[in-house]
Amino acid sequence: MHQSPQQKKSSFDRVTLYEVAEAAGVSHQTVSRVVNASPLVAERTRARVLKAIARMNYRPNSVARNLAARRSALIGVITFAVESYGPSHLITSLSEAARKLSYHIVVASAEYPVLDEIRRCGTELRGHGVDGVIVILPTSLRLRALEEVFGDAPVVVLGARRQHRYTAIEIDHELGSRQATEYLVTQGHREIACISGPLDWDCSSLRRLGWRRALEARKLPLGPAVESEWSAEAGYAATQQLLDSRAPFTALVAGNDQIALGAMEALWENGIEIPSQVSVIGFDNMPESKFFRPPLTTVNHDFDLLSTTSLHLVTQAISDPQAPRLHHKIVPDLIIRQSVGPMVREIGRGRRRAAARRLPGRRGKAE
Amino acid sequence: MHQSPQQKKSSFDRVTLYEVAEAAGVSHQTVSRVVNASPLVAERTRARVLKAIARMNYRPNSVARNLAARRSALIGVITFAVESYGPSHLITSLSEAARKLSYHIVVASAEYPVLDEIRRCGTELRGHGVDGVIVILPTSLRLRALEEVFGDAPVVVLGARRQHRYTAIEIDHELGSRQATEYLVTQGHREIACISGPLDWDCSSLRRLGWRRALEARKLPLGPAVESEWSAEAGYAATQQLLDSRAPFTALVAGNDQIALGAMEALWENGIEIPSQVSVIGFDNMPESKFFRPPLTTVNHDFDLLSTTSLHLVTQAISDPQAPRLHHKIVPDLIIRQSVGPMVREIGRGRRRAAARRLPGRRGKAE
DNA sequence: GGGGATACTGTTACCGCTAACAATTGTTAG
DNA sequence: CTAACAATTGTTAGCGGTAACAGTATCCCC
Repeated sequence: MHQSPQQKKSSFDRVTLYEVAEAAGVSHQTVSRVVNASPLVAERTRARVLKAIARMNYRPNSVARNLAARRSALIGVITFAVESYGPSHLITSLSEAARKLSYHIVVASAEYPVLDEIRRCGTELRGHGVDGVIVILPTSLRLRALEEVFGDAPVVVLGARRQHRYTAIEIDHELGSRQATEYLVTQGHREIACISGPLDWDCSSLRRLGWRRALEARKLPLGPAVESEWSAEAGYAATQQLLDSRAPFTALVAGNDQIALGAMEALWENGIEIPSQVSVIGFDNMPESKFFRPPLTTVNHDFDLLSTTSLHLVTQAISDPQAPRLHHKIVPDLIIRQSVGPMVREIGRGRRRAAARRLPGRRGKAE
Repeated sequence: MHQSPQQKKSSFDRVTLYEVAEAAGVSHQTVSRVVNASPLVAERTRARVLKAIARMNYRPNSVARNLAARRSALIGVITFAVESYGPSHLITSLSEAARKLSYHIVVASAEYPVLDEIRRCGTELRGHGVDGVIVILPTSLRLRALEEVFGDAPVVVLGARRQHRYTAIEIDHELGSRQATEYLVTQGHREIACISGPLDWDCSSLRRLGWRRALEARKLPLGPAVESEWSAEAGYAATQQLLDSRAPFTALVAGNDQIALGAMEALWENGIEIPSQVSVIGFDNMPESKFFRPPLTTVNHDFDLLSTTSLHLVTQAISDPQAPRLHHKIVPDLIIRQSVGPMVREIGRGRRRAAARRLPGRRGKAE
């Protein structure tokens, strides 16, 4: 047995239903019933067919099946900036969740969420006959593009800011950011800077909003704020820019963990200690951030919950297109580690200690 | 214009070739020709058909097309441990490369490269009618499973240790590791530890081999070696274990950057400074490692080259199944950063300085 | 003006499967 | 014994395309 794999047929010149049917001495439909576990087959027949299937190493051709049954067992995922931790982790998580529901994932991705790209992704996925689509949508601006491409198809939008025609799941970024900022405030910080991710991403602008609201609620002045790309590299540059601006701050809310990592490096290089001089908080809780120096305090998102939920919702929308389109919200939580410390000195930054006082860096009133 | 998207047909109840044909007053085949850019259509007819296509928002159903044409424009990717940086980055990179060749990627993944899982992945992909498969194979042990599942299909194996029936691309992990180790030696290190990834992964065992060979070539004793999972978490634990064993070392080759990150944290926590007391080298050059403290010296792999090459090879194998199956090797390079320093003290570790001398930690002879 | 390219366009048969319905056999009740 | 009904199994017609082949004009040339 298992003598020469060479003479075994390539799995790509497939055995068909008909050949199996002939071998088993039944009609092709009976084979189809066996394959699809229909109860309408006599036990003896089923056994005979199964034996033939095994012997001939038959595998159903899902392309043909999809065509006939008008389903593909494929779920499309549209995503952007796959390089950053959030999206890429989400994809693997979705892929895993899909497997459990015996679906597969086809990814269409683009660098930036611009209209044309969304259209392209949608068309591509449509072309593959996906049964439903999950859109990881970083911005609410492109909903029209979605509707144009997907119409009434089963679509779940992940990260959409507010309710609209598709089922949506949203992480409450603003809340997460507010919690993070408030935590800094309870640690005594009064000058809290913010390095956002790209502000045309909803999560970024919401996180910045949370930061602002938290400070306003405490009647604290807004610290300096800059925008950055999602990478550590960009976070480093943004922090440098922040330092160069000489605006004072003793704490920093970064757009994600990667930006936070870059920020910390920039701080260290400028002789600023973390957390004794500046505290840092990130977003995403990537597995590595626990091992940063110091371990990063960060806002955790339950990606697995997010992906299982969204998959459940698409499959549900697929099987019942009439189901109401709900809006779900996922609440993040703060993981406290050592990158945040109490504010001990009034102005926490080493080499700029003197300069800071003189700068017109404050806004609002600290009552 | 663009009044109510509601009344627009869902893109999922598709317009067919026949409806377009009728609308344009031609046969379905003519429409097919237009869609496939056949030169055998008169300019006027083509224009008329194109107008109908645009008006009706027709999109070809690729499932039907795939069935008829026996191709799917889908390439399957089998991969393992998607959580670690290498595989996950490779997937996004492949996905991008595929897009440029107007292919799409379907991923089938499993936690560990065991026989059953490989079989399952293969069957799943076959089921989706992929035209070819890229297997990111961390171990050579399962080639039989591949042959059983894929037969003579167009398969490219990425990371296979040596030539076999399929086209293979290999990163020369051993060379990379040797270079890394030799670099440590040139920096004066004599006691070089190794934290491998899981040793049933080829890349791990090859990296350990490279480390060993480099030391043997210099007639240096092998430092302590332990095995670890791919995560920072595991790297941390492994390093702790290494320290507990009290075997002396002044440098450390880690299985990947994440392990290195965990290792560095463990070292710091034990009061060991990097690089002045222990130097650390990682593998993969993930974008973050430049911002570790200290920035990590690491072995870089050109993932983009890897993915474009492998995609080229599959598509080539698809179009010409008779093409010879070659074996390609990709050479990594060492990125030098600050986590490695010259060995300054004979025994470089703080709290164990005295103990180390007395320990029977050496093997081999230092001639 | 007829024969034969040339340039299009249409017809017919699949691809491998599912869905709907028809046919067959066995069982039961009247 | 036979109608009525289950329980199985078979038949036929697509799904939406492509491929191969078969027309039908049109044009050119002798």
